[in-house]
Amino acid sequence: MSRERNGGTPLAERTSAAKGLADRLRRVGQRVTPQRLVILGTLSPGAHLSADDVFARVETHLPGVNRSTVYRTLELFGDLGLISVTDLGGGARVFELIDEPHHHLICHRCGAILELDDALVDPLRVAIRARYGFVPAVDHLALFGFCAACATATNG
Amino acid sequence: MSRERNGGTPLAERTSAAKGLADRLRRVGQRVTPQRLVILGTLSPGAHLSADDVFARVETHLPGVNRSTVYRTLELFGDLGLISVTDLGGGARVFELIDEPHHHLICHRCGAILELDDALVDPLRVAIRARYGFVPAVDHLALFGFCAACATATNG
DNA sequence: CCGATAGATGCAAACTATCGCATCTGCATG
DNA sequence: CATGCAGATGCGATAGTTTGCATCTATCGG
Ligand SMILES: [Zn+2]
Ligand SMILES: [Zn+2]
Ligand SMILES: [Zn+2]
Ligand SMILES: [Zn+2]
Repeated sequence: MSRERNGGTPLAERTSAAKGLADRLRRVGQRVTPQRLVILGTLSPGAHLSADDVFARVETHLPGVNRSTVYRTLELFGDLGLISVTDLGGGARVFELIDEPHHHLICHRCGAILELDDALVDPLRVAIRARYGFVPAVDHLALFGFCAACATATNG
Repeated sequence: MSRERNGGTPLAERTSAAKGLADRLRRVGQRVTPQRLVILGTLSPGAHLSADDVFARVETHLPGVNRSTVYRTLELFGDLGLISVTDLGGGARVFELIDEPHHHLICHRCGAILELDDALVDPLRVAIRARYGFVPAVDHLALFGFCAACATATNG
């Protein structure tokens, strides 16, 4: 193992995704740790993972990692805008690497989940920015309500 | 107390708000219980109450009521569209009786909370309904992002 | 008004998430 | 490469939320 120390670059950092994260963390004054790199590695765009899902996957690569670290790191990544954090009503919040924004409509009555086109959401983003100077990070919205079927069933 | 049974109308139901709720519950096939009436009574438009706030208030009127009942009832009311359920990032979700919709913008970096005019949100509501037939219940949105000050600080 | 029953509540345990503090480590400095 | 320290992690405690099950009750039919 003494030959592994190739020029100071940490082991886990030698993939493009990890390299990108490492740079990004350093740029905002955050430290690069093995835990953070592995936790990021378990996330991907399009996958809704719970904190426990992430913990389970991370544990196989980094035995001994702690749940608190997973939670704290996921919160950090959320604050940095790297991942979305969403309550889809399934008991635990889900985390997802941000790529193209996408959103969900969830029926209060039957639980159906539809996908919502970001094109409908973008005007809101723009309007908020124009009116308040606030830059919203709406990459993965979950809106509750009633699907077409349940809406008519409820009223009639 | 034997003279209290006035025509089968339960004790707690003799206020206009409670009467309205009782009717509404029966209309959707839900039972009317003292717990539900008192829990609704603790909520009001404009007040952000946590589940624990609600529990504390309910307990003074109904000693012995259980936390689970409060949680289950709040979820029921949320599903029925009576109250909004929102994660403002403060640790516990907040519940509020629905009246006029209002929304919040929350800064990831400094924690500032601005109010968001529903006029900016309404077009989204309308567009979703038009496109999907889905009737969204967006009465109390919480959108995270960066406030004007923090947005410039982060980029520059 | 009584009895039957679907469904609500109480209770305890499990699950989800956060926090304080001691220890460890990434990173800067010389 | 050694040293120092701010900050990250591990750990246990605590807060917040959900669930399974036994019991109780609102509601309905008689
Ligand atoms: Zn999604
Ligand atoms: Zn539905
Ligand atoms: Zn509010
Ligand atoms: Zn801010």
